[in-house]
Amino acid sequence: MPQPTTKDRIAEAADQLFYERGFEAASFADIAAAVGISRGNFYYHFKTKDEILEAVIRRRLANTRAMLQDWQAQGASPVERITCFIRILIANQAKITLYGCPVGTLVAELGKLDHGAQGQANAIFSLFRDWLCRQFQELGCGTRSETLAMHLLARSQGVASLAQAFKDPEFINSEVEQMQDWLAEQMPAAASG
Amino acid sequence: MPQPTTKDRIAEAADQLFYERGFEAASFADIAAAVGISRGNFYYHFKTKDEILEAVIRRRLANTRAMLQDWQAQGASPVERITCFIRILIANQAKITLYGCPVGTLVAELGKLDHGAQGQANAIFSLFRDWLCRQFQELGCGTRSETLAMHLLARSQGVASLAQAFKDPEFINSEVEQMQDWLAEQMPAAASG
DNA sequence: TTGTGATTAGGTCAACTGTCCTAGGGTCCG
DNA sequence: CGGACCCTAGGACAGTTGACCTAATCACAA
Repeated sequence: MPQPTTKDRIAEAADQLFYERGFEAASFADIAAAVGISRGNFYYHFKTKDEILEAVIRRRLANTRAMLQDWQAQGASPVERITCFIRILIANQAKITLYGCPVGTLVAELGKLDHGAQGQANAIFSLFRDWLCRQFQELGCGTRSETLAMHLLARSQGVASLAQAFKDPEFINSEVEQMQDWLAEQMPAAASG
Repeated sequence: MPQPTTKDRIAEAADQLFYERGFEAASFADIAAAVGISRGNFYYHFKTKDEILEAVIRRRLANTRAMLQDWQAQGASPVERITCFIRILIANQAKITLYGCPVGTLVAELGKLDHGAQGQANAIFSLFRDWLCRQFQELGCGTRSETLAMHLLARSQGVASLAQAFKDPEFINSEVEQMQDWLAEQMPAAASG
C-alpha cells in the first residue's frame, strides 16, 4: 500500500504526541489537529483513547523489532551489535534532551496511572533486554548475560533521564563513551588484559 | 509548633500524591480528600495549582538539604557519605518499585508539560550533583569529580526507572552492589591495585 | 444510474478540571 | 455584648476532556 491509511496516520501522530507531551496530556483534539481531521471522526477508527494507546504500543513494538533485526544483520560481531544499541542515544540525542526516552517515560507514566497497558508498553523494554541478553551470550558472558543486559538498559535510561532534566545533550556523548569502554571490558577474552 | 498548619498538611498530601500519581493526574479533589478538607477551601491557602507545586518543590528541597547535612555529619569519609546516597535506593526500595524516583519522574513530567517550574524541580538534582561532586573532590578525584557525580546520579535514575518498569525490587539490590564496587574503584589510591 | 459500505465532519453529552465567590463558624480583643 | 479576623464549607463558574451520534460525502460495483 503506497498510501498510509487514516488509521495509520492517527497512530503515527499519536505516537509522536504521546512521546512529546505524555499520554494523558495529549488530547484527541491535539491528535486530530496534527492529522488534519475532525475530532468526532476519531470514533470511527478508535473507540477509546486506550485503543489508540494500544495501537501506538503495537507500532512501537513493531518498529523496535525491525530495528533489532537490522542491527542483527548489520553488526558482524555481538560487540558491534551492542554498540548499535548504545548509539541510539546519540542518534536520538536532540529528542532525548527534549523529551527523554520514549519507552521509559511512557512506562513510568502508565505505571503511575495504574493503567492496564503498562505491561504492554513494558514489552518494548523486554524486547531490548532479551535481544541484549542474547548478544552478551554470544559474546560468551554466560549466566551474567541477563544481568549485563539489564545493567546496560538501566544506564541508558539514566542517561536519558538526566540529559532531559539538565537539557544537556553533551552529557549523552560523555556517557556513551563510558558505556563503550565498559562494553569492551565485558569481553571475556579481554577481562584479564 | 507542635501542630502542623493546614497549609503544611496540604503540601504534605500534595507531595505524596504528586509522587504517586503525577502532578497533572493528582487533582484538587484528590488532595482535598487526602487532607480531609473541602475542595473550595484550597483557594484560601493556595490560589493556583502551580502554587501548590512550588510549595511541594520547596518542601522537597528543604528535606533534601537536611538529608545531605545528615549524611555530611554521619559519614566519616567521603566514601561512606557517597554510600549513604547509593543506599537511598534501598531505603526507598518499595516506593521506587511502585512509583520510580520522586525527583526524576517529576522533572520528566514537568519537562513534557513545558512547565515553568521544571527548573525549580531540577534544583533538587543539582543539590545532589553538587554535594556528590564535593565528596568526589574530597576523595581526590579532582577534575573528574563532576563527571563522576553526574554518572552516579544517572545510574541511580536508571535503576529506579527499570525497577519501576519491571516491578522488580531485587534489581535494585543487584545494581546497588555494583555501584558500591564501582565506587571503590574510583578511589585514586586504589586505582592501581 | 442506483445502491452500498467505508469514511468523514460537525455537534452533543455528561463528567471533571482549576478557579473563584460567598455565607458562616470559630476565636480573640475591646 | 459586638466587631474583627482567621479559617472553612459548599457551591457556582467557564473551559476542557473523552465519548458518542447523526447526517452527509466519498468510492466503487451492479
